Amino acid sequence: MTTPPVRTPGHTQYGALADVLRARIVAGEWRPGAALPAEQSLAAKHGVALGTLRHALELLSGEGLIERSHGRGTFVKAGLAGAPMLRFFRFGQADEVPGSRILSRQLRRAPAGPAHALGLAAGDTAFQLKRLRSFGSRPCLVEDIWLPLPAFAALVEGDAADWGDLLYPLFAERCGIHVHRAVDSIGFGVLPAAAARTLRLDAGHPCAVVTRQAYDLAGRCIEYRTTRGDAHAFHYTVSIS
Amino acid sequence: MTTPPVRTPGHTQYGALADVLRARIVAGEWRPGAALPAEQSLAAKHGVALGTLRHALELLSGEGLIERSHGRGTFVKAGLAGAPMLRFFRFGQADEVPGSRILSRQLRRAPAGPAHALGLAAGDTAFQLKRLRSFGSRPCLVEDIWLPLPAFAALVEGDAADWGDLLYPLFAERCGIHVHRAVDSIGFGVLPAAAARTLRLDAGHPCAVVTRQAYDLAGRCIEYRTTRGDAHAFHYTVSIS
DNA sequence: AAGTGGTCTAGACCACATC
DNA sequence: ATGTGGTCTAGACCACTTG
Repeated sequence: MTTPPVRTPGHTQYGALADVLRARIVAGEWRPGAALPAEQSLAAKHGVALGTLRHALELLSGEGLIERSHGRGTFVKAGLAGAPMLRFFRFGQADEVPGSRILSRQLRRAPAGPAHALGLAAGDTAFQLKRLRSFGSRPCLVEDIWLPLPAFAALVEGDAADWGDLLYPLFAERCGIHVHRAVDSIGFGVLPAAAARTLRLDAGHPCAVVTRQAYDLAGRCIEYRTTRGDAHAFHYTVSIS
Repeated sequence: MTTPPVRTPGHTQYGALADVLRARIVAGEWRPGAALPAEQSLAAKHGVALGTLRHALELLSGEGLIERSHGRGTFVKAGLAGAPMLRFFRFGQADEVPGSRILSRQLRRAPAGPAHALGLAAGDTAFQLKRLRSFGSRPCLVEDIWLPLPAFAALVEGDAADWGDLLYPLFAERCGIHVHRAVDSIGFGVLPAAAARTLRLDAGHPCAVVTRQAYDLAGRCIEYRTTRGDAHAFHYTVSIS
């Protein structure tokens, strides 16, 4: 039995090229926000036609790994920034970023949910953050956030007053961690007593529960967050086709 | 002032080509499920290179208007079929199609919500359907469905017992109407007394409310549906990037 | 075997952004 | 002016599906 011919069926040059480039991006060869080499250069370096190289980049672009900009270049995607939690709620103030107040910060043994999501061993210590989000004087959402160590060690100490209202830009600046993708699970429940007090609602009040797992470019889970808000303020729209 | 040159900046050949083909598809020149002419044929007929024609078809494919299949051809998308309402609930039986029972059928003046969505004038008559979906003997969801006339006239009379458990295939067979796209709005509320009785829950029990507007290929709204189910059975996952 | 969509090439030229 | 990505062409060849 002789070795089969060079071209492997089912595998394409642009697919293989995309695999190579994806690995280099995930490995951090180019930082988030940085520019990749020009098409001509990459194509020449890999010995393929321009069209093939472009096809590979279009794959990565579709995966959300890179962004292409006519006349400027091709860039590694910088990561999520905004306050996408509010996508799920309507508190009347559209597009406005709610205020953020850190209620508590501590190192604790992570319970099963966050531990499993973050890939921690049973009994491992993680960094827990409780946070209240408000519009003006009106409390809206309570968040229970778990972050792995030592990646987020830079946030354990120091004043939290200058953190600002958005966490993801903070993660990028202080810890060099870029949130690239997140998965939100929506459910329904009732407010525990403590959360109810914080939100100035009755214990047992119906609430929407959004559990988020956020991932970096390499696919590592770097945040486990549970957000609760008044069920009556919950609203979300899905388009299907 | 002379006429500017032929090539309009900002407009591309493949974009214009896609516009032409989209219009022909939406106009029904090829029925849902039918095949378009071959690439070579279309490219020749429009006087463009193969790559340009392919680029146009990729646009339409991305819009969900057509489906391409290697070796078989390019087809107008057939439309939604399944029971996608269950995406939002977990009643234990995964991937199973729930049973359907028509609770009532009548011609009525449409209230503001459905009338506005369906593009009816105030006071116009529409076709209202109430429907219960169950797993075995366990009632799970109640649906309040509004359909425009005369498009759905074929469903007003006759026995509803042979309709089966899925409405969209019925719409296609009996009325020639294909659901191509739908938008679901999710909120939380409490069960009205009648719905609570039907679901064998207490009046005032918390429920998830999903309001759907479904559209055909041409973008006409052809269904306005409100679905209610036990809030504790609600569960949905969103991926963001 | 015939017909379809998918891959790959090589090169010319265009449009956009920046210096 | 220069460098970037985007468009378009023309053609060869490959891979999948069907009769």
